[in-house]
Formats: sequence, C-alpha cells, structure tokens
Amino acid sequence: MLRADLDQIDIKILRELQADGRMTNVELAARVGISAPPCLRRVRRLEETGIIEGYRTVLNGPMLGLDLVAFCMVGLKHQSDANLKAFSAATTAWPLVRQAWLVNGDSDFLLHCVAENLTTFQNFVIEDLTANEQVDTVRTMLTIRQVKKVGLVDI
Amino acid sequence: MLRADLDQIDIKILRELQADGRMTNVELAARVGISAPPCLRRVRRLEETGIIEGYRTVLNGPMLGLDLVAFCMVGLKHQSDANLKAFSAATTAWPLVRQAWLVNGDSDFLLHCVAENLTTFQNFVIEDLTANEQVDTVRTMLTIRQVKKVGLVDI
DNA sequence: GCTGAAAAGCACAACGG
DNA sequence: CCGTTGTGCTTTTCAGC
Repeated sequence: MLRADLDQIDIKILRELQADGRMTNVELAARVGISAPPCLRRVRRLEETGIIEGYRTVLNGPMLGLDLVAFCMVGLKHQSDANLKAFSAATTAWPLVRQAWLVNGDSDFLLHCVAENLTTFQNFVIEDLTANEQVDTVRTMLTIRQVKKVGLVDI
Repeated sequence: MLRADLDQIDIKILRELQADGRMTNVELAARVGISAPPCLRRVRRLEETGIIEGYRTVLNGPMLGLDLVAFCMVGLKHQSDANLKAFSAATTAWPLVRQAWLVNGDSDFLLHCVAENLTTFQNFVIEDLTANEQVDTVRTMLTIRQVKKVGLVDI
C-alpha cells in the first residue's frame, strides 16, 4: 500500500490522527465525513500496511528534569560496513541518544541527544562517545531552544 | 508539578504511554497495577500539568512518498533578537521544516527537513532558504538512513 | 465499498474506605 | 490517596444494501 492507494478520506484520517492520536473513532469519523465502522476499518488497514507506524505520547522534557538537548556530528575512523554497524549498535544502547542518522558529508552520524544537564551530557561525550573505538571526531551543537515543534507530515 | 512529584506509578504510566499512546485506560491500569479510575485520574493530572504534551500518530514517510530526510545548519547574517524571531517565523511557515532549533556554535539554526525527493528539497534550499534575507550560510546533511528511531524519554 | 443495529467493553463520575 | 459501582458512550461485529 502506497500513497497512490490512498483516497482523500484516508489522507484526512492521517491528518487528523497526526494532530490528535487519541481522538475517538466516532469523532474521527465525523471529521472525515463517514460513519464510524468504515472509518475504523480504514484506520486498521493503515495500521496493518504500516503507513501508521504507531501512537506515541509526547512528554515535556524540562518538567521531567531533562533540560539539555544537543546534536552530535560524529565522524568514524573508518567507514566500512562493519564499523557503521558497530557504531549503530552503540547508539542504540546509549539512552541519551534518542535518534541517530547515518548521513553524508563531513561527518558520518548525526545524533539527537537529550540529557538532564550539561554535566550529564559532557560525561556522555567524554566517557562514551569519544571513548568509542570507532569514533574519530565529535562536533557538538547545544540547543538554546526549539523554535518549531511540529512533527506532522505534510500530506 | 515536576519530576519530584511523580511516584513510581506515574513513571510507569509515562513509560507505557510513550510506547503505546492509544492503549486503553483499562489495559494501562492493569499494566501499572492499579484499578482503572485512579489510573485515569493520574493520566488527566499528567495532561493538565503539561507533563503529557499530547498524543501523536507516527506515519511512515517513505510509504507516503517522502523519501528524503535532511538537516540544514543555517547561519544568519546578524543574530539580533529581531532577526532570530523573523527567521523562526519563516521556519514555521515552511512545511518541509518539521523541527527547528536555535543552537550555539558555528551556525545559528538547525532544521530537520523532510521532502519527497532531492529535487523538492533542492528547490526549497535554493528558492526559500538561501533566498531568505536573514540567511548567510547554509550547510546541508542528507541522511542515508535512520539507525536509531526511539523518541522515548528515558525515565 | 457503505450503512445501521446490537452486544461487548470502556470511560468517567459519584460515593465510600 | 485507592477501590467499587453504575451509567452512558464507544468500539466492534454482523447483518443487509
């Protein structure tokens, strides 16, 4: 199932659910203009085909004592497939790293990190990241504030 | 309400809801070990205090024809407060930009962008981003693949 | 494909421990 | 604070169109 197989009602459903993932099926059906049972069938199909990957609750980091968001650009010593896989596995194991991308350009990986404070983050960079045997260079961008916080796919 | 005011049951609730934001209250209550009504009261309190910011449905980008994820590091000509605000407003208006951070270091902003393909993205960079009167420098990192896709806050 | 009705399950409020 | 109870709504299935 690809975008070509979605009609306008499916697109509407995805838009509504992105904005409010806990909307009841009855309200969703009313918003997209069909009755509840076919609406639920459409949602289930979108889930089964994988277009809907899941439902997440978004938490407020600062209220939970997570005051630092940073991005790390990491360059590896060697870019062999085995090294890329080994470093990927390492990022998966580090709880500070919330998302990681393999990228092109100057560095090899971009890490999106969240930590309690600067001390926690620096300890991670020194003790885990730069200490990792795959890692050659680390450049860090500390965030001051998030100015756009959308996450909605524009469909 | 801060993290200090959360007990172990609240923490469990947040963990469960992060992983599955559409879990029913009955199932959530069973998982955290209390009955449904007090569980729902806790969830409502977490919502009202803002620790729970909202519920989102996560979609699969490639299945929707969004095959390109990139990060742009943008430097402004002048970093006055008015310029920062003007550029922040611009990022909000661009649908390709899904998240934007004000950062320290070499550049001023980091943009997380999603586009259909390289052509769409290059058009955005040339026609919107570098054409913006605030913008001085743009450095782009195209992603090859996402190796860690968590999003769960480690609490 | 959709609609409509019916049964099962859930959310939510009220009350008592 | 938690738990129990009860009501109304939602979900979900199963007909029929």
